[in-house]
Amino acid sequence: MYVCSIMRPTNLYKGSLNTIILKLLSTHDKMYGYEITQKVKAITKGELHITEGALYPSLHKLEAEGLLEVEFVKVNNRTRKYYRLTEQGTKETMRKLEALENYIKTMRALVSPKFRLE
Amino acid sequence: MYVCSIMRPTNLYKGSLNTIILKLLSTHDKMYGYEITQKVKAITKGELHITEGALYPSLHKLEAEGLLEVEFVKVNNRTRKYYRLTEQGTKETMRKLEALENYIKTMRALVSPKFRLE
DNA sequence: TGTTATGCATAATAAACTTATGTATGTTTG
DNA sequence: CAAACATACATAAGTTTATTATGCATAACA
Repeated sequence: MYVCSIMRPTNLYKGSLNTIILKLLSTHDKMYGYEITQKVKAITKGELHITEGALYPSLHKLEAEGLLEVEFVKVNNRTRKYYRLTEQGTKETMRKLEALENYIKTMRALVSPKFRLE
Repeated sequence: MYVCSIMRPTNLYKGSLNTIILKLLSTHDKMYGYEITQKVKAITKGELHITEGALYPSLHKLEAEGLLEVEFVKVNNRTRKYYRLTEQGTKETMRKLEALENYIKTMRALVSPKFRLE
């Protein structure tokens, strides 16, 4: 997957890419694909490497679902495809972040018995 | 996936099933498949529902990889297939738990900027 | 005696990735 | 100044990991 850990690859935790994309766009107004890969690399100190083969299809899907909208901008003779959240995308972002928090709580309950669900 | 949340399904966070299985076996000596599904349901207050279609193939794979070993026990005229960690399985469990902690830290850094990686 | 619970298993399908490849331009460096 | 690296998009083939559906079999319960 798109985790490039120092540890040998784990194949763990698929499914969080959309959450990452949406969250980044909720705090950055608009971003283009390559920018997202670099941002994630920077924030995670190289821990996560978003592959293009995962990223671009995901962006296309999120756009097709109406969560993102597109704007083309020509910079230095190269075209950037900027994405920004739609209103629906903003709502979905909140849902996905709640789901992530919930997942983390659940996993904590499973792996560290001192964290118990109420 | 095997998450049965109150929220509408998210398709998020595949890949943690093996971690859950191994962790449970690291604190329970030996368990059989059905027992694992019930244990997870109890600990997570019904939040996670491990489907049999996911569980049994995973157990078989972990066994084939040498992480689990099998013992058949007849109880009330029904046969239970008990699994326990091998030595290699114990090591792998530690690795997977570290990877999970690491993943959670990384995701926190991405979604809650106040958590920053060093 | 039919429904629910216990207990295992596999096949078909789908989702979400990895890996590999392709196209094209700009920048840096030996 | 040519090769390597960075920027920027995209898709196709294959893998992993799940869901959904189905099957078999026994026990308990109402």
